[in-house]
Amino acid sequence: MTTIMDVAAAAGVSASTVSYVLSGKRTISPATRSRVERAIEQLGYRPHAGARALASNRTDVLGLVVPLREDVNVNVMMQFVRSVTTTARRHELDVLLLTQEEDAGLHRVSNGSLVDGLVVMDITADDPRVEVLTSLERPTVLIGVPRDPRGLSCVDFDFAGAARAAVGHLAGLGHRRVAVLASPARSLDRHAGYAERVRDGFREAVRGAGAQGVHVPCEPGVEGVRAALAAVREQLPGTTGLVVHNEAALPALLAVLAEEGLDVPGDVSVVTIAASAGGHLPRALTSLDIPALDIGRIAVEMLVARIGGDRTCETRLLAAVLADAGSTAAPGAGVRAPRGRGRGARRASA
Amino acid sequence: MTTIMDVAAAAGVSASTVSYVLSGKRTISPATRSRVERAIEQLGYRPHAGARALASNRTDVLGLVVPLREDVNVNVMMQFVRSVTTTARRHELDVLLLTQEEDAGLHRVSNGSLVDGLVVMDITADDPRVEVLTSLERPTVLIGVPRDPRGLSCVDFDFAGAARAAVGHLAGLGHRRVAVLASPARSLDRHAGYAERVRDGFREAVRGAGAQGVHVPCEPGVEGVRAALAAVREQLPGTTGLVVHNEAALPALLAVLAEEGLDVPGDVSVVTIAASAGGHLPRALTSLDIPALDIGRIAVEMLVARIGGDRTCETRLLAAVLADAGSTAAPGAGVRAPRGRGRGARRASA
DNA sequence: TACGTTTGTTGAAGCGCTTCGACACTGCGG
DNA sequence: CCGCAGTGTCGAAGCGCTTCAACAAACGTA
Repeated sequence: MTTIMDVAAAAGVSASTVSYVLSGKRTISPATRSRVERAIEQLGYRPHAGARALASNRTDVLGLVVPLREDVNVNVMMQFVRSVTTTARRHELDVLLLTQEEDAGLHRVSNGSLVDGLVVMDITADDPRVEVLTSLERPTVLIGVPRDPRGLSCVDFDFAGAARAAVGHLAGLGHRRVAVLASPARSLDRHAGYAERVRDGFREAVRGAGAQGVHVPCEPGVEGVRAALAAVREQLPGTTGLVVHNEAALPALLAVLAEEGLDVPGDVSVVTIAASAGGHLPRALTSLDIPALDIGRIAVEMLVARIGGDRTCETRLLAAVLADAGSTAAPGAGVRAPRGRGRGARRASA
Repeated sequence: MTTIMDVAAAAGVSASTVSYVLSGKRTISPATRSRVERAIEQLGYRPHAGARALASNRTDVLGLVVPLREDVNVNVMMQFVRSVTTTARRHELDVLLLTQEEDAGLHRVSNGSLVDGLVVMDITADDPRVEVLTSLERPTVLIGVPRDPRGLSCVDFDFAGAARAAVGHLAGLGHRRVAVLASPARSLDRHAGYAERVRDGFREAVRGAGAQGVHVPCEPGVEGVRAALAAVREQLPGTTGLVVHNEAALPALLAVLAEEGLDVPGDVSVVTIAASAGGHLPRALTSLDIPALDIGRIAVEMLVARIGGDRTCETRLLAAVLADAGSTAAPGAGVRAPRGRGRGARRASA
C-alpha cells in the first residue's frame, strides 16, 4: 500500500505538505503542488480512510437507515436512496447502508465513529428511534416528522397539504363525495406519518368544503383495489372523486376501473398523491407529486450543514403542487357498481 | 468519546487486556473478563472504527455496488440488497453502498481501505469493471458472470438452465411453438448476462426439442406487453407456450390476456423465470424462481472467505427448480388475436 | 540597513486501536 | 528444591494521517 510518506518522498517534500495539498488548508506554491500531484497520480495514491478518520475525526461517510417493510413501496424508497447517495457523493461523502433498525446498529455506527451523521427514513409519529437518535454523538436528519422532533432536523413532503389540495381541487370541480384509497392498513397501524397526515388533511378538507368523504386503506394489487372500491361503495355510495395515496395500487386501479367500464374522468375523477411513477402507467393522472429527489437532497444538505457545526434545527415540509393531467372533471356517475355484471363480462363475450 | 483507555482504567487493567477481551485472541481469566465487560457496558464504549481499521488493516465493511438502471427491476434488486446486508450483518460486517459505477469509486473505497471487499451486482458479459476489479487491493465477488472472470469469484442463477427447463416443461406437455417475453431491449443491448443466457438457453432447448420458438424483448407495463404479444403473433403464429423473463411485465401480461379473453392455461401456458413476486400477482404461475436470497447470501459468504485469506476462486451457478403452479397444460388455442374486437369491447358494452 | 510581515514548508505530537514480545505467577515433574 | 511449561497480563511500538507550532525565506516598509 502506498502511503503519504511514499508520495512525500517521490515529490521531495514532507508528509504534511502532501496533506496540505490534499486538503487545501494551507497555501502551497504552484510548483510544489504540481510535483505532489504528479507523485500522487503516478503512485495511484489513495489516503487510508481509517487513518484519516482517526486523525481528523471525520469519516466522510453518512449512514442511511432505510426501511425494509412490506408496506413501503420499494420504488418510492429507491428514489429517496438514489437522491441521498448522489447528493452525498456531490459532497464527497460515501453512504453506509443500515437496514436493521435496532438501536444497537445506530449506536455502533454513530458512537463507533463509522459515520459523520445519519439520515433516517420512514419516521413514524411516535418513533422510538427518535429518543435513541438524540442521544447519539453524531447529528441526524429525519425523513419524516415525528410528533416530537427533540431537536432533530426533519424533511418531509406536506402530505396533509397535499390531501387538502386534492380535496380542494375535486370540491372546486363540484364533487361532494370523495374517497381516499390510502396506504395499506399496516402503514396506518404503525402510525406512519405520511399515512396519518394524508388522512387528517383529507378529513379536515372534507369538513371545510362541506363535503362527504371516506378514507379506506388499500392493499397493493388488483384484489386490494377491488376490496377498497367495495368499501367505498358501501360506506359512501355515489362517490365521484378518488384520491389515491398508494403507488402500488395505481396500475391495478386503472385496470379495475377499465374492466368495470368506468371512465376517467367521465365517471370518476382521480387524483394521486404519489412519487412520480416514471411513466409506466397506462395513462397520465392528475397528481400531487412527492418530490422524493428534493427531499433526499435536502436531507443530505441539512446533514452536511450539521456535520459542519451548524446548530440550527428545523423541520422543512415541501409544499404540494397539483399537476393537472386531465384525470379530473366535473362529477360523473361515480364509482357505482359496474353494469353488465362487471369483471366476468369480457370473458363471456370473448 | 470514551476510549479503550477509559475502559481499561475503569476495569483496573491495561488497554491491551481490554482489546483481548474484545477480540478473544488471548485467554483472559473469567474474573478479569467480567470486570472489563462491566466497564464496557457501563461506559457505553464502542471501539473507534477508524482506529481499529488503521491498526488491524480490517474495516469490517463490505462495499456493495448496485445498479441504478431503468431496465433492472427494483424489486428484484432490493431482494439482493436485502440478502447481502442481512448476511453481512451476520458476519459482523457493515455495508457501504456504491451506486455510481465509475472506476474512481471502486479505487477509492478499495485502495483507500474503506472496505475489506466488494460485491458487485449486475455484471455484463464484457463488463469493463472486471478489468478494474482485478487490479484492486481487495477481493471482489461478482453477482453475474462475465465472459472472462479473471480470477474473480462469481455467483449467479443458472438462467440458461432455467430457460432450458422452461422449454423442456412446455415441450413435455406437447407445445411445439413457444415464445419468450424477455427483458427490455436495453438489457440485451448492454449484454446483461441474465438476458443473454436466457435467450441462448431458450434457443438451444427449442432446437433440441425440435420445436419452434421466438424470443421477443418486452418493455414493462401494459403497452410493452401488448407490443411483445403482437410481435409473437406476427413472428410465430400459433404460439401456445409463453416463457416470461420479466418481473415488471407479469401483472400486465395477466391483465392483457384476461382482457383478450385468453385463458391460462386453457389457451396459453405460462412459465416465468423471475424473482418471487411476494404474492402480489392475481394468480399463481408456474415458475423457475430466481433464488435472490441465496445468491446474495452466497456472495457474501464467498467474500468473507476471501477476506479471510481463501484464495480459491469459483463460479457458482444456482440450479433452476421448476415449481408447478398450474399455469401450464397441454397446448390450447394459443395466443391468437383476441376475438370480439379485443380491448375496446368492454368499454363499448358498459 | 534593520525590522516586521507574509508565504511556504516542516517536524513532531497524537488520534484510538491491535499485537508482539516480555514478564510475573502458578503448578507440575524430576 | 529447582527448573520448566503454561497461563494471564502488560508495555510499547506502530498503523497512516492531520494539524499545530515553529521556522526559513522572501518581501515590503521605515
